[in-house]
Amino acid sequence: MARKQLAADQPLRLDNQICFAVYSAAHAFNRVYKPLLDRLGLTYPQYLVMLVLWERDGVPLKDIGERLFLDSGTLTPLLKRLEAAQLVKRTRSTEDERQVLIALTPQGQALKDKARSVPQSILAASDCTVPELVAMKNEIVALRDRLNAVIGE
Amino acid sequence: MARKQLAADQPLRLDNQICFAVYSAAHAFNRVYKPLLDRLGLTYPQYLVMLVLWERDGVPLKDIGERLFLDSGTLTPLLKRLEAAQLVKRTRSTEDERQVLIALTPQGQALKDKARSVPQSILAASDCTVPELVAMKNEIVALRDRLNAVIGE
DNA sequence: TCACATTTAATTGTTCGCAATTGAATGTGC
DNA sequence: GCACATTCAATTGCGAACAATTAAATGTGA
Repeated sequence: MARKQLAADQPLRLDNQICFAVYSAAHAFNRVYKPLLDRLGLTYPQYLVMLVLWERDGVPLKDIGERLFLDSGTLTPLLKRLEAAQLVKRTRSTEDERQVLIALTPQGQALKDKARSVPQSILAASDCTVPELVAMKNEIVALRDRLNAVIGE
Repeated sequence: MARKQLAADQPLRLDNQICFAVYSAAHAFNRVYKPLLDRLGLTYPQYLVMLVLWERDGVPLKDIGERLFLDSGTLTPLLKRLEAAQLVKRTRSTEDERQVLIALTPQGQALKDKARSVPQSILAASDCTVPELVAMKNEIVALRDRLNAVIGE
């Protein structure tokens, strides 16, 4: 009886939840990044936006949102803070006045050099080999994409 | 030259970041949980607290924080909202007046039954076998624990 | 052309998440 | 027993994250 009760509870045990593993790992990453990003004057979500812009500059807010799975409610104030920090410039597109184009300032471009040491520090903190991390990353991305597919239906 | 530049940029590419995989997977989980937890009147972090309490009742706030890696700045207002929703009761410990003990109300206990269908729905959404999920969960937890170990040093 | 739908950002309000500080209770070393 | 440090929760302030709404620009069909 007691065993049956326990068995029935297994799916509700915290330690059995992959979602909590992911949730708590995300927070752990955030805490490791914090001191590294403090030196760049960035928060972690701001760092993600800068990664997108360092790959391609002058993109619409919407494209950044699709890349990072974030909406304008999150990005508009975040980008205003990056603009206040002189890292980006926000301008309305002339072809389509609905779009806001995000461009790096020279300071925003220059920050990329200071950011190059960050991934190495994270790799060291993870205490993993690169192939291990790549394999894990691919599994997690595949899971994320399956979850996102369910949401869209 | 161009190839060398590209190679140097690889560590900064968004799609190569395991942290972004974890970050975006956590948000994807949150979005899948949202409609399920709405029916229980819980947010995802509140659901995590309830999972802890359904395992063991009457625990100090601090213990919940250690379990979930959250501090009083997050938990105090969250628990006040759960108390306002009549799911928990907060009482100062008589042995140690610094501690606040969190106990389930009858409604809080009863909610466990309504929550039993949640893990099944998540499993379906993840479109994975249980052994696959368990393996992934263990890898992610191991990574999280290594990251947390670095923070504590 | 004109009514209507769609797209895009911005805004508002609520809830996390955390750093930093405060204040009360408890533990300690002399 | 008393000064001192430690522990614990609460508070404040800021930056996400997202739902819901608004408003402006653009696209579409009759």
